[in-house]
Amino acid sequence: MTKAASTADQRPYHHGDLHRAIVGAALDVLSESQSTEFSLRELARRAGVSHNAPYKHFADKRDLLAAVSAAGFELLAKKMSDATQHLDSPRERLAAIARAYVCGGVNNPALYRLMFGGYLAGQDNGRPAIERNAAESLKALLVDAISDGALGRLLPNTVANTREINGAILIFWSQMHGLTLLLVDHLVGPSEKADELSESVLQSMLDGLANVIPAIPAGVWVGPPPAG
Amino acid sequence: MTKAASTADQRPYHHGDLHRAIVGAALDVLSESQSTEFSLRELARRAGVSHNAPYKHFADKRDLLAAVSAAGFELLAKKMSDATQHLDSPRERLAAIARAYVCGGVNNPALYRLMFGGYLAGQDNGRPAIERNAAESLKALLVDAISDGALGRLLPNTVANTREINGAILIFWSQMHGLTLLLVDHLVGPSEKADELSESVLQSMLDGLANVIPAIPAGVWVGPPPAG
DNA sequence: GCGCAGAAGTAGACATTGTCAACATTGACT
DNA sequence: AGTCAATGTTGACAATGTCTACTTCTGCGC
Repeated sequence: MTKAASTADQRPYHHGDLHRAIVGAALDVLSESQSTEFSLRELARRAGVSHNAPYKHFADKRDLLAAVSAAGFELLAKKMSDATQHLDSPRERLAAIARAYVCGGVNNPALYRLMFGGYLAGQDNGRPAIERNAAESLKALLVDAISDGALGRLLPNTVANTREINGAILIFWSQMHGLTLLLVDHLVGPSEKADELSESVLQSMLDGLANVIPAIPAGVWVGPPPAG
Repeated sequence: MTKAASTADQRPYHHGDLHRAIVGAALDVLSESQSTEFSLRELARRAGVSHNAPYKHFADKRDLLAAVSAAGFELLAKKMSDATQHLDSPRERLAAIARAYVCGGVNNPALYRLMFGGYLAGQDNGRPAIERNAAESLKALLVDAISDGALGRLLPNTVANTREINGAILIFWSQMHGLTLLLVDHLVGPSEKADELSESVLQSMLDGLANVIPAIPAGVWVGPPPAG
């Protein structure tokens, strides 16, 4: 059957955009099964290609997972930026970020775990650049909101303020991250109240931070690790 | 070779305590490889036993992983209770708990991820009882410290105070949990400063909580999910 | 137009893994 | 001694990640 299978609907030899298709399939499977333990072959099947085709686009399963994780980061970053776009109040923006972060995790735990669960957290190669970028843009949103006064007073994004801003971000981020994962793991719940919870936790955090921004130790970085 | 292999040093047919041996081997492999993707067969090899022997003690790989996770929880609970044992000041106890929690995670990320990364977070069966118990005893330590005045004022563990106490615990726990995982995933660092960081974050959290304890929404549970 | 290099996809093979079923060995209780 | 259940062993099977060799197409220079 070299060229005449049946009709014109037969799949062409070349897929067109297998890379995207595979990542998409992976996102689907991840959402459905909520497990990182799907097989490359399954994705290939879903994309309607042979079990080895993905290897033309990804070196490893690890590589594929990294791409999926990156896609997840981009999704999250977009969701957060969309949520803050039309909000003026820095406080509102911060709340929106928190909601997006927490709900994003609760709605797709497996993806979230893949993203943050450091499938390749080993320091041998570090996270792929896309992940770092998404994390950076996440951080940038926070910096904006905070410097604009989300903590109750303006905190311009200057060198003199870096430690303070980083301290605030550290508090905020780890608080939301922790809340998300506790919800995801059912150690706090019910997860339907995710946004209520994030709001109330944020509230108390802001009230607290308004009084005392932690002095984080020198040499601490917040966000993707510095180069090197 | 029914009974005379060489000398008396030959391994007896029955291992004696394979269950423990397998879990121990798993903990070892987990610490060494920092990956949850080891094989049952590898554990059997390490224990010097045939590849199927573990199935007499664990139904699945899942089951084995659950046992390992439970062991991790017990380890953590013990570490925390040891750390707080000889401390009078509730503030000190809280700090010790925070340190133990964060450092425990940083020192063995893979185990921590297994424990909290919900290998079996699906609501089909829930976490095994041992895990729930460990989480409970963790929570109990927090309740003690808080009711003893870790937040700057006594907060007796009465029904009237439950919501407030739960709110404080939620803040504390998610904060520490998030900090730990950000450290583990290298989104904050360096991890050598884990205890400094936990101390400074705790400090600001306490200062904040002293002012405002969040009003968590009604119906929210903190800790292992209520029965049902 | 055309032919060719290389990208994209396929087919087959291999070691490893989780798991099942059938069999062997052993200690404990009667 | 004799039986039984617990514990271990061996062998088999399908699925998976990944390697190598082969095929089919696409784009590019001529």
